[in-house]
Amino acid sequence: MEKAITRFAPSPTGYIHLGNVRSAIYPYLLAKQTGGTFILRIEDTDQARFVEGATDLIKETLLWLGLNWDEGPDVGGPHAPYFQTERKELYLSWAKRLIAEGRAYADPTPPEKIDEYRKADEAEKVPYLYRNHRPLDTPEWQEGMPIRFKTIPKNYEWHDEVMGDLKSSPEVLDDIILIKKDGLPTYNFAHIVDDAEMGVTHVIRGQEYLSSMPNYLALYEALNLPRPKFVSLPHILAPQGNKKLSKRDGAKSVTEYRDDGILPEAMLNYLACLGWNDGSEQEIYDLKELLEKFSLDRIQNSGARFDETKLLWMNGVWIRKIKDEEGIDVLYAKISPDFWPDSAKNYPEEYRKKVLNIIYDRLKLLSELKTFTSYFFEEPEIDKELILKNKMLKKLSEDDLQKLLSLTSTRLSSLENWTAENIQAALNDLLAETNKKPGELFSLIRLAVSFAPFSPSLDLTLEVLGKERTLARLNLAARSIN
RNA sequence: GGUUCCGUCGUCUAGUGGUCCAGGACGUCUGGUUCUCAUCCAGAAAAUCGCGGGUUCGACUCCCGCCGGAAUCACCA
Repeated sequence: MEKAITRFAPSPTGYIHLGNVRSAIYPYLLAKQTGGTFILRIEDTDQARFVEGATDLIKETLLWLGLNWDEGPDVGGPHAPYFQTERKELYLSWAKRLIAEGRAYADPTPPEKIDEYRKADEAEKVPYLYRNHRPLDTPEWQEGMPIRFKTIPKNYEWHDEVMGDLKSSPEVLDDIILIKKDGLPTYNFAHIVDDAEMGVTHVIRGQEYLSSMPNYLALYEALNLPRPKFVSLPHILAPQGNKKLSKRDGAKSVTEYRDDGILPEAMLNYLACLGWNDGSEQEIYDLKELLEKFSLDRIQNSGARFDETKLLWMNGVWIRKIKDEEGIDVLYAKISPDFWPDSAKNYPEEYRKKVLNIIYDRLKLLSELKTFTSYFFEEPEIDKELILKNKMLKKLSEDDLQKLLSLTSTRLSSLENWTAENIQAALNDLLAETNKKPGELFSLIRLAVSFAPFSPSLDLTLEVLGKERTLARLNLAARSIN
């Protein structure tokens, strides 16, 4: 396959939300699977919307997902710099060339005049097109003056790798601004120059640029540049309604999901498969498989709704997959200390791993670790109502409950080897001795040692908790009942 | 309003003229696994393939019209 040179070109105006990252994932996959280059370019030409620190956030997000760029900030590359503000002169020289060739002009029209044109057109219900108001005399360009493209209205046809063959009519072509009054280029102009300079082969971006395509096509023509391949990605839709997912609708940043305990593997998997599939029934892909199987022509051409429930499911699958395939140490290493209960820091790593080992298969979110494991690290608050009101235990008298707990404590205390296997055997003996149902005895013990709504199976829970602690809690619970 | 794109279970999707009275996954519901929660397993409900016309022996698949939805129309990207 031909080497693809792709780019992710965000503007540093805030965090990256879910709707945006996919247009980083697909270019990355395409570049990497063809042995090509993935470029990160920062489109910071809008000074007004620039947000301090946004570039770092963008880099952080990509790195978290494992989408390392081959060229761009920090790593450099043959086409540096990768911030558009630092490439200002380049755009200007291309624009000047266009002026020299009669395909662009310096526009002296004051903004108020432009407003008048627009309002007049609106009043007459004709489409507002600046080319209908193109100034007859255009001055020599000087700083502080915008440069406009001098368009030639006509039909365009082009191919989009996702949308297929597309065409447009002349009404969409206009004298778009190339260089703004502040001397910086517009996106419309800058991305074309940069993509050409950087040798980008595939322009992968959101569908919202589709309607500007004819203007870009006109620019490629005027600049005498070859067209790259175009890949328009359908929108990711908000969970409710039919709108594209945006910050205004509360779209969370990617890093927020990380902080909630979504694994990057799950996020990547979910997003890659939202609007793409390889035709098989596979749901779970790691990066390596994605690289093998991804192809542009299987990207969906209609919008896909973001479904957090499925993301959560997938995260659970990934948590289990990592543990089962790579072991508990690998999973443990992926979990930031912040996800553990505060009290966990007083315990050795080995103990936390043991806890994780018996609880991991219940996690959907790493942040659930805090509530799911607290009783392994601190003494649970005794709540005898939890025992008395339990539906399995309701019919037992307080006296019975207390005796059962005491007996359990006694029997377990004589256990030599505190292993899950031995504990289970002792528990089974106890079942026979007391003639109770597992539902009764086990529920009681579980509650007495954890006071939690649920826990891993009893033998494992007690094993990890340790003999001393188990007995202490059993005795304490027994005393508290009367 | 102009322009452009899109339209299969609630959601993500398979499906490129017969093998589809439409398959998988999430979610939901039911049952099973010595106790809870989860996992896992088995099963169920869930799509008149947006609507109406064609073409064809035969259409979810091709064509036309309509309807619905979305995007975009900035010296923002």
